[in-house]
Amino acid sequence: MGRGKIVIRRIDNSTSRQVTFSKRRNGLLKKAKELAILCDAEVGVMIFSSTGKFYDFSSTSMKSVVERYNKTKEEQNQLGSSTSEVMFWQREAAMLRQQLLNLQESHRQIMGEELSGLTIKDLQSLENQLEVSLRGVRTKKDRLLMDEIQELNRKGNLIHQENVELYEKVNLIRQENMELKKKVLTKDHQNVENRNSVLTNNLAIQEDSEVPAVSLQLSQPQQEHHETCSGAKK
Amino acid sequence: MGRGKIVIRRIDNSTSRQVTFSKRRNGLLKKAKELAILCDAEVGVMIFSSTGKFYDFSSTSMKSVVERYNKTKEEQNQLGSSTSEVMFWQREAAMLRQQLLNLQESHRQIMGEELSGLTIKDLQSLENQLEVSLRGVRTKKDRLLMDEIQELNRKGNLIHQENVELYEKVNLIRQENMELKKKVLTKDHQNVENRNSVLTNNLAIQEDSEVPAVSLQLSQPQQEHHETCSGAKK
DNA sequence: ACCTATTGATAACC
DNA sequence: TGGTTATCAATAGGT
Repeated sequence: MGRGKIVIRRIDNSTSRQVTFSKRRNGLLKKAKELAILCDAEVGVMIFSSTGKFYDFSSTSMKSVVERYNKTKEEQNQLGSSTSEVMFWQREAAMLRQQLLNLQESHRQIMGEELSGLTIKDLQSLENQLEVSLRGVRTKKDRLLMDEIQELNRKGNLIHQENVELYEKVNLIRQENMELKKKVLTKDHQNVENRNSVLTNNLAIQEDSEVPAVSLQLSQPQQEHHETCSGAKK
Repeated sequence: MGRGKIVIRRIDNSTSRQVTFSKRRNGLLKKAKELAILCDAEVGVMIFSSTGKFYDFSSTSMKSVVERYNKTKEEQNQLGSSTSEVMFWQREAAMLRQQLLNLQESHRQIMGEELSGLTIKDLQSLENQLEVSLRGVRTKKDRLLMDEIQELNRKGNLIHQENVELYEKVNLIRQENMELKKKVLTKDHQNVENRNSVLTNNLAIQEDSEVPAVSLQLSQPQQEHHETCSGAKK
């Protein structure tokens, strides 16, 4: 697969040998990866270049591959003569691996991925299961949403209550202020008749215009804070 | 590189996965061999199929490759871990158990069983996944049902055709019979003029009344037989 | 490292 | 599993 055909024989020219090595090495590793993914296989590739550099690929971990390789070689030699503890763990691992494979298969089916081997009856019960699950999930989700709405309402009411109280407090303070202002004016009038207090005037204007704004600003940040809480639960 | 492009993703259909495995495995081993020869490299390839079968290639010997690999790894970290075999299997079992637990949890969630720890967002994506799965399963089921209906129609038509032919045959035989009857009557008349043959008369009556019934009885049991077959496929 | 003509690998089908 | 063929992917040779 190139500009010309080549015979499979050691490439004499060292430069082109190195170039070919680099290209084909990548090709081999890519193919190994593809094989592992496409066919769900455990693959390990180890390559030492003629200059001694090392390259490898493994679908799981090279350690796991090598150990598995050693195990198959062992099995060929000593047919189940190893110590009982090793045997125990080997059996344990084999059992777990089998369980894992079983679960993975049914998981894939539930995810609607691998339905090729199923009959109509299988598909029907799968469909029923999915419907049950879907109902369960939707019920749970709806309940959570309702809870959240209720909680928001509760907090909203609390904040509203707080607002009302604050508004009353503001009214009280404003009245107090106005009385104080009157007294000050009276005093000013008495003591320094030709001067109006600029400071007192400004304060009074500020209070009048800010009272409604305060109640809005108090309720808004509270809601935002609550939403952040629910977001953080993720 | 085939009749169509494919994405590198686990092949769902187990048969084509196995076929692809077989072909690509050979391809990989061939390429490994070529790389070793062309570029004078030491190459080792180990492949475990998803069913656990083992395939390998090594330019020298796998033992040599693994030892060289171990040497390079030792050089990288003098931490000659994994002293005992038992340790390895214990770790293997622990890893598998963890994988199993993870999968079991997500499986339970998908089955709508254990939704307590989930947020609204989690539930939403679970719901979406279930909807996708459900659609997939239903599509597959519908396709199977349609196929079965088509097959039933095909067989029905065949049987109908057979019935028509049988009916024609019955007509032919009936005509033949009637002619024979006539001849017999003529002979009877010639030889024993004063006796009517009761037997021949009965036969003629039976044939006349049964011809339509035969065609009905033939078509009904055939269809039932087919349904029994398809039922056994499940 | 990048570019293509060409070969090689392989997906789909029997 | 093995064979065929249309296509796609890898790569040999060149810049």
